Amino acid sequence: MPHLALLIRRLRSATQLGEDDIAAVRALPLQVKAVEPETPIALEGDRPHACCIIVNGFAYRSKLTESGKRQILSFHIPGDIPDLQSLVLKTMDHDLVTISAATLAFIDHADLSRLIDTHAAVARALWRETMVDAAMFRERILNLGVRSASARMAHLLVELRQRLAEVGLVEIDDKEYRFPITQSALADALGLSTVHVNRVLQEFRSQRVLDIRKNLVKLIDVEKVVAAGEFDPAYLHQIDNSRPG
Amino acid sequence: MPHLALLIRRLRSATQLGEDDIAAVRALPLQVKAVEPETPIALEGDRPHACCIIVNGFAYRSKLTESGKRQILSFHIPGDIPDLQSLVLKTMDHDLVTISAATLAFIDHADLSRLIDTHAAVARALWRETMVDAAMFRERILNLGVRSASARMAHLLVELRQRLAEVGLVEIDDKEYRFPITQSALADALGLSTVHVNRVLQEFRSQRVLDIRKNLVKLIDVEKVVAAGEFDPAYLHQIDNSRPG
DNA sequence: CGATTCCTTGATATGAGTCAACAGGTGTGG
DNA sequence: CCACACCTGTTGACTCATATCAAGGAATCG
Repeated sequence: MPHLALLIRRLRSATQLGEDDIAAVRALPLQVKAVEPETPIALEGDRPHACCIIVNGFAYRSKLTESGKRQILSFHIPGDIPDLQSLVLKTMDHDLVTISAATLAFIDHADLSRLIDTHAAVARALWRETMVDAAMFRERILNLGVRSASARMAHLLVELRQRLAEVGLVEIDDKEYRFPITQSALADALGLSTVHVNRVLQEFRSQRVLDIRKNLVKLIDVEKVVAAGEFDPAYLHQIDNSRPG
Repeated sequence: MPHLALLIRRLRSATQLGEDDIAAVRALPLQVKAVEPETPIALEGDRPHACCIIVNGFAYRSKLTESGKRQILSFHIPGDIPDLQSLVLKTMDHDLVTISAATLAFIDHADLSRLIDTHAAVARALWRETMVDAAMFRERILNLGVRSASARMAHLLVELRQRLAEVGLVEIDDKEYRFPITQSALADALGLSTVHVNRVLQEFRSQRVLDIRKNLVKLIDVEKVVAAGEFDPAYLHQIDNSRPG
């Protein structure tokens, strides 16, 4: 599979791109790299000279407090450009790290800049990506601010399934997907302790609502998970709403 | 003062804009409106046809859960375009509401679109705004996920001062600023109950760290507030770091 | 197969929520 | 100009969700 296939698929699903736009994206010089799990792609304070597309595998973005606690800000899946902002905000304000072994395609900032300057539709599509990124952060704020531990977990897991479905990595009705997450990482993402994550998970398991085992997330009763997480996919802006109206 | 002065000031401080770019921004047709406190500018589900620049006054963005709890996502000050994303993500995924009486300048999406298509540097500057918006959301996630109630409050109040300073609404060393916030709104922003906000505030007051009274935020001991909130302004990306390096 | 890492469990602690009542201001209408 | 309502802030008593601490068990890996 071509390295940019998933990204292009997502860009097209949301924005009108001409054939020349697609061709220009496909023509980008890529530096493809296979990396280990837990490889830092960019760390807070870095000034990267390239953006990274996840071809395969998963990554997360995180920030540390002075006191050393880690908050995971977001998870990233194939087709994402998790450090797109480094093109414009030169200094990283957070870390970007792989979860699993991953294949990454790096695009030099200079090349990406040139693409944007010559292809306004691509620029618009990437701007849109930034906006959806922000929309997901907003939902995360809602999650952390007002929802209970179990609702947060359910919400996160349904969101991931939904995003994987968007790029075709799961069927929309699939109840399970591979995601190599530890309970400790889940805790850092949800603002909980690992002990509590464990207990919430066990409760979900015993209620036959959902289960996570061996990197496999099973939404046993999707309805219940969606309800528990108060999940409404509107904020992901996956449908094409870029037309006026 | 011209309506776009603060916005232009901010855009210029971060990005290289030519005289023609500035002129084009200044030439935008504006619909200026004075509104009451607690006026909804756009609500979740709306499909606005214009973006709004805050000329005067304050606003907040918020989301509601099914169960009716409100989470305030961000506060906005003069010079901000809090619904810039509506230009690209047509359907609002959250609410935008004024706090105080405010003066708003609306720019029609069509006009803004045209400006972006003809002035790449402006497009880049606005993209950057979206990225800084996302960076502030990330810090908010950190706030809610890992910081204590008092740290959250301190952090929020220093951030606001810093942003007001950026557009020149307070001097950088000023210890106080006007901000018409209720304890209940503060609670919804910080993910706390109003009772607890009240108690944290009283503790800060008695320690002579900070005080909020009658719409006046006083950072009595700025050092202590900054320390309590673990505030490091880097994430606001206020300095010009748009040059390569 | 020993070492790590991840998961699980129980006991205990605590930060923050909830409930309820009251006080101080502010605005409004009679 | 008073009376009343309403909103914001304050306080106390009690509860609860989640954290912390500590230890053991299961799985994974070189």
